[in-house]
Amino acid sequence: MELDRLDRDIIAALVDDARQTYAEIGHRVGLSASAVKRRVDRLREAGAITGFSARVAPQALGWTTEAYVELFCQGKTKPSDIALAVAKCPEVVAAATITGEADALVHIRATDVRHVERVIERLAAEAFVVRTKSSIVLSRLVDLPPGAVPDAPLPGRAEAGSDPFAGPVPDERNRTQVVG
Amino acid sequence: MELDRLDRDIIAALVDDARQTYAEIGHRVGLSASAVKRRVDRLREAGAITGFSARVAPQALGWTTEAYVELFCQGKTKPSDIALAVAKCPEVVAAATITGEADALVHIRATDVRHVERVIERLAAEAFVVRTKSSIVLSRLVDLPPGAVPDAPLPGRAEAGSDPFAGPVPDERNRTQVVG
DNA sequence: CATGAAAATTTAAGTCA
DNA sequence: TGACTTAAATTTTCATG
Repeated sequence: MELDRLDRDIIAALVDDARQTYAEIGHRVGLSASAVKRRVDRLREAGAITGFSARVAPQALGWTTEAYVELFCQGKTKPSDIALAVAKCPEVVAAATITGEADALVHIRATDVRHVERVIERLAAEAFVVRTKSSIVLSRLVDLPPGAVPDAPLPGRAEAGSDPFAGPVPDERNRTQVVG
Repeated sequence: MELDRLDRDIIAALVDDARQTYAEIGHRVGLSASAVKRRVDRLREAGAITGFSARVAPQALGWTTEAYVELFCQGKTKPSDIALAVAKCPEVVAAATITGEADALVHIRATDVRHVERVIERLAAEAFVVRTKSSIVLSRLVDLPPGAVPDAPLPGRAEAGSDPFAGPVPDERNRTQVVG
């Protein structure tokens, strides 16, 4: 599906505040309310917008602690196995298979560190999990709603102006390590 | 602030679908539309609900690649320094200081791996960053909106029934490693 | 004190040119 | 796409247990 600037602006407006009226969004992007509604309907049908959610302060609900758990799995473990396992855990808010030493990274929310420990135990109890390595979050610095991007990326655009070198500067190259 | 079951049910309903009408939510939780609105207003004022967002499929916007970047910083680096640095990067969707070897974990979204590399370079260019270690996401298994929890946790509740041992079973203990 | 039912106002949804 | 029309929702006010 092809998204023009208007679509992107509408999405940005809705990510910012999903309860704005169509008229307000229209004023912001330069369209009538009916046109905005049509585009939103189309964006939903196309799957670009998947729904609308309340943003919640996890602390207010008692989820004061979060952690990232790396899973090291047996050689023949399938991503779908991991998906099934983590989906059973209500404390898991995000999970992905990744490159590097670990096979998967799991983001969990819990009430306290004791609770974190129980969740790790539960994950480690899966047959395919060889070991786990966890980091507890000390302070959350950034937490954007998925899709909240300041400006939509146009792959061709790059950062030609601010980033004149196509490749990394050799001297700086060895300061970073991409595992995988 | 004190949240009762009704508040928690209302929040769950709004996380599930923020565009439900107050009447629908009321039917779901057993309250009138006016009562629901009052509670929602109160929850927003109290900061439990921080806003409403459209859920977006990042792929639809061209963000097809994501990665996790660990930052290893100089000894006296303050969390606020890291926060300022990552906030400058529009590709950063989440960041936190963590326990373990790395000082911070940064979650980024990009258009492709080439773009990921440029972002890592930009992060690594910060004076306080000694080195970075990155993992690229192969497949996203779980991605819940913040606050989407099946049932609100009551710290006392625990999992006494399904988890009879207060402490970890020694035999399983060494299968997990909590760093920090 | 929070609730439910009323009213008045605004918004959404659908139809037309 | 924008303007118009109808239906529905939000918002406010008020009375009740």
